[in-house]
Amino acid sequence: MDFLAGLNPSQRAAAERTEGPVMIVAGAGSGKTRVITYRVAHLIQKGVDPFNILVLTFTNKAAKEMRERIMKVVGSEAKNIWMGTFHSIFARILRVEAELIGYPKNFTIYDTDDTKSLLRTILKEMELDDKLYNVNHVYGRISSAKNNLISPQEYNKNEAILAEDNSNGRGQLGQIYLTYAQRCYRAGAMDFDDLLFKTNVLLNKYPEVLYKYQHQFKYLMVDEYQDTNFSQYLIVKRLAAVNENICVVGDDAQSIYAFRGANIQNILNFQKDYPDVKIYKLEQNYRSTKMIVNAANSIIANNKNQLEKNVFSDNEDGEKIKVSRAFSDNEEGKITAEAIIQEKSLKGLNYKDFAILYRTNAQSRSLEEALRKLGVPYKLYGGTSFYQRKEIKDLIAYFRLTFNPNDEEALKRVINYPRRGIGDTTVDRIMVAADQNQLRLWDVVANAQMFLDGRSAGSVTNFGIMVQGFQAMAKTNTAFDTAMYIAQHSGILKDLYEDKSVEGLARYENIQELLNGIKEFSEREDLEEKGLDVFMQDIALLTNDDNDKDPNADTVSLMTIHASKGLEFPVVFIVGLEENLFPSQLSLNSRSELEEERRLFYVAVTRAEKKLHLSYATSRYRWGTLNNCEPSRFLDELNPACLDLDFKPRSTPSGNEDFGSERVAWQRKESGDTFSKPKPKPMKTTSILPKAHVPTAGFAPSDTSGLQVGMEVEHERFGFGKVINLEGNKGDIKATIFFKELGQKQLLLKFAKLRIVE
DNA sequence: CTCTCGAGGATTTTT
DNA sequence: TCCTCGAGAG
Repeated sequence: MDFLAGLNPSQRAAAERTEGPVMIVAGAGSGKTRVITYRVAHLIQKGVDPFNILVLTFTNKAAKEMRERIMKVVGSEAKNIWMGTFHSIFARILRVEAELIGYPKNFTIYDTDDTKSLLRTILKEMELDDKLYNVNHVYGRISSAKNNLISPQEYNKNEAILAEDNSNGRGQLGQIYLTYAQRCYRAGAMDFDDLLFKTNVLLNKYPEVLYKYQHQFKYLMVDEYQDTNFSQYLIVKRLAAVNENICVVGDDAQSIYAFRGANIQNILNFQKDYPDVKIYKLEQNYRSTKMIVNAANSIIANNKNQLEKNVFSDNEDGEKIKVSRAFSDNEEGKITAEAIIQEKSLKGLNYKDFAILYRTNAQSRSLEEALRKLGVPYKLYGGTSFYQRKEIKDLIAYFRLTFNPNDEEALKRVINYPRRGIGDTTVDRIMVAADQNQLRLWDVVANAQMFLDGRSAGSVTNFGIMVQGFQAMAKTNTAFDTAMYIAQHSGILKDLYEDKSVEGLARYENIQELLNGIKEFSEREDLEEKGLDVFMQDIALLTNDDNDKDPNADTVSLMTIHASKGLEFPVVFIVGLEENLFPSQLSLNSRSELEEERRLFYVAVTRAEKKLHLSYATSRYRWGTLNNCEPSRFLDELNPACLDLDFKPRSTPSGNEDFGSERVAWQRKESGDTFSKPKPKPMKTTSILPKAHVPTAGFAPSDTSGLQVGMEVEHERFGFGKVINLEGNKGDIKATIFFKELGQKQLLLKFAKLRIVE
């Protein structure tokens, strides 16, 4: 079968060139994923064992999608390909090799919260000013050291670095880094950057390990190569050194992660590393209209540092780009929501054909409000993921502690949650005792009588015994049984159950959902190992798209531009095109940062297939106060021939002076009530279920004491549904209701506000 | 040790 | 505006 026939000549050439170094420079929308997919499929058809293929991506989602697409071509063999994010692949390898470098196999992965919390503890211990030593700054500094493979020892010997820190008055950074690294090591924990850093250490220090993986991964592919940092670059380079069957795919114009250490030079310099590289350029954009591609080209032309290419489209010309001006962020939300409703009915589109993109997560609020008000269903991507919710992290901390009792962040998190009488003073004493005796926190906890007195010794001892009980349980039971046991015996389930607030109920539901997920895992038939430890392995690396229950739901997508990379939508709205917001204020200090913002804008524009809307507001709430805003410079950079302004162009270069004409434009949009009316109070965003059900006017809960199976009910948030089961005693009845929008849910009648539909 | 209240700081982007 | 942290009372 010749599946390669579906590719254009340059795509096909790139897919067929399987041997030797290859670089594919793929413009936006040029079928990059398609090429990688077919390239891998082609390898497998040629007889290459999938186990010998390593494909590295930047998001779980990209890996998942690619695997599914490859599976469609070559079948279930695709499951055996080593494919995943840098972090997850090398975490997997480190699990096997960890003991060589002094870590336990079941090392913990510290996420950003854990890292910051540990840094705060260290800063406090060192009695440093947490304004000067701002946690985010400290973290950034350590992170970039690691991404450049500078160890704490090297950091403290490097004159240039020390001089820089000193001149900023932060002479203690080296010491902080050192202590931080020691604490992580003591806790058997690696942070995100460590997963790459330690992989480098491993490959560097153990030639036999390097040899093993060099020969295992005969074919390497790296997606989004422009986003690799030095640490990633070096891993790839080392692994590829024997066979040099390395193919990198990327687009320098879409490099948007320099802020976290990505080095655009990696792609610009690929030719230098592999002089006999074959370079393929994919320049035809299949995604967007000519109008959109032209507009995108006009933006990126303003950047100086880039690989030469000429992205073009053979698609229809398409509509002009609509540019709207609003008076406020709320007004912008309203204009956007109205435009969606109008365009949906005009063109017969679905909600899921629309996406709203913004620079910062904080902008979602006004948009959500407007969408909710007009009853437009939407889904919020990004933001806090399921696994970052407090209640989930709490329960997971117990799991972590069970498999790695040295995990100090987990220990500190749950030692007194739920309340068991172990307060800060006692925790401080434990930490002091550990330091004085060169022990780990857990050693002190497990031998509390030796270090603490009286009452606190008793409660700490009990806590230790409880955790040991969990460990025993975990040895012989499935993931689900262990998890359930821990949820119950830790007291978390009870604690949340007793919280009768709406948020409390949601938290309880979230825990249930996690347990359900673990249950599914326990019942998987394709796995040999089904312990909770296996489930836990890369949970810290999961993001929310993993938790997308209903990917086909007909909803508008809301996300940051960063999160939108790799996606496409028929209609895209980019909002908040204002100076100091987009481009971000923090990017205005250097040319390179500004260029990154511009690439970000380029990424945003190229998400659109058919129609693009841009908007800005002339005033916006930030930190609770109203600020005046100027339109973004990026608007001026767009080819004016592509634009359709819904207001008169500015008469003065930077003018907000022409307030009068704005008013005219604004009133024309029949929104004259926005300023005179009191601001609608924001609906309490539980943010658990962003999906909006707009309750029937005059919604009031009914008396549900006479509720029967089969009755139709309405819930304020969940919408309409049918009662399919009732169980429990009077006053404590649990109803199973099948909601049209959300499927089956269990609700306790004494809390749920239900209206019985006559 | 736990809970409540008030002040003050936070917002760039993510594995 | 919303969340976190510290102070102070019970």
